[in-house]
Amino acid sequence: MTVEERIRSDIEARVHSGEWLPGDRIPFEHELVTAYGCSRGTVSKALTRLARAGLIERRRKAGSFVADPQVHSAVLEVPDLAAMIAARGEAYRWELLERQVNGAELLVTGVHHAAERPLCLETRTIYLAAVPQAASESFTMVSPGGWLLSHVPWTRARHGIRAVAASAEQAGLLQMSEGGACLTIERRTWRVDSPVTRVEQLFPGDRYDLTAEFRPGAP
Amino acid sequence: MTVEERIRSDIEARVHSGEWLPGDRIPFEHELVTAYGCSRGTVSKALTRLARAGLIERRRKAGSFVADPQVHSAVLEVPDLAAMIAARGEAYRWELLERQVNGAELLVTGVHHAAERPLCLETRTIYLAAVPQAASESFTMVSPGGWLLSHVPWTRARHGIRAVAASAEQAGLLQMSEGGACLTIERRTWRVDSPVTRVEQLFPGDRYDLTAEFRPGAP
DNA sequence: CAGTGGTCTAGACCACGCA
DNA sequence: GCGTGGTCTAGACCACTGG
Repeated sequence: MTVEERIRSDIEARVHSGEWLPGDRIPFEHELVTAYGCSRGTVSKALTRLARAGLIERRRKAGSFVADPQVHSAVLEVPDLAAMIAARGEAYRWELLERQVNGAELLVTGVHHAAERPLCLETRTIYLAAVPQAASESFTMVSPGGWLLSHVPWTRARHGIRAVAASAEQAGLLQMSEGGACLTIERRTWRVDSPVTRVEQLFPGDRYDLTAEFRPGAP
Repeated sequence: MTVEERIRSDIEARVHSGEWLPGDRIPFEHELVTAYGCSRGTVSKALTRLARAGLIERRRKAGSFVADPQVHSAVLEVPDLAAMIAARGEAYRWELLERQVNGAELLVTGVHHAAERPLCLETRTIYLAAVPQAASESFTMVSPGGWLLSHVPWTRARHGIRAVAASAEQAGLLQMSEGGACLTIERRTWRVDSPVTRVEQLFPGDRYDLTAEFRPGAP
């Protein structure tokens, strides 16, 4: 185990055990340098990674602190937002903004609301070759995600997750400030080899963040 | 913009534009050192971060390469595996392995099967303080995830995603080889401030792309 | 076995923000 | 002001692995 890993796992252990609570200050970098007998670069790398993972928060002059638990949202990963918002005990509403057929593609745009606040701007393409029955759905009352989930089995999905700045139009729809950070999830779904749907979901970053940490190869 | 950020964004741009395709080798560290006129530490930090993000793959002696797009299964992210497997048209089965009450905690272990193959080993703690009615559920027929989703509203969830090696016991339950790479998802859920459940789901790494196996006429 | 990435060192300068 | 974290440098040794 490398020095950096030891530093990280020691701090993680103290936080997860509750020995260090949210808001507590953890040792300064130079104190960890002394404690582990390593260079500041190594301590810095360890703390930087913990901060990026959301476990700690770093403030100049003040030090590093155990972060408050983030409001991570499992909602972001779930195809059917309606079901998940309902499971949270919040009122769910789907607002259709646009629906148009473009050749073999059905384009649907709308906003998912939770507790009467816009939660997610969705831009979706449904490929009518794979889902012809979608052409007769208005999607005024039911969101395309929920409808697809119950009508079309899929065999393959691919995700992309990015952070982007909200455009003026997007910001207006999500009741947030223009240029504000958004989390966007792109999901493409196939049935066998024919594309079923492609959706881009845009979430206001100040209320929802997805900081699941991928640690390839970590113990 | 820092030097490290410039290096990262330049590489990201080349990959996303298609100029560098999956499998292509990107410049060696020492070449980037020359190109950006910075130290190797800075280049290394940038590449390390890109590798952790999954954009590139680094191999000793060979260099760094644009990674193949990861095919994440949406299934892995979803609280209710049963619903998602069913939506894929696969037979779903929950197999309860263990159920025991430990003070105020109910511990449940079991395996999710899809098409009669083990897909996911689940180890769950349900906190009876928040969910007392769980004490009278046997979880022999219904998986705790599905039951909780329909019985307990949650307000906060936190995810951790890691790659781990399967222990002998885990490997046996998942019908894979010991030490094989697994994807593990840890999800903790709260209702307001009281913990509702904590679950660890372990997926065989060679099956996390399992969507491919469900393609009937796969090439 | 030569060259790569993995890790680490012991410095340095800077910007920020609390005192 | 002054100590913190943010970033960077110019080295170093090592383990691994492809040629």
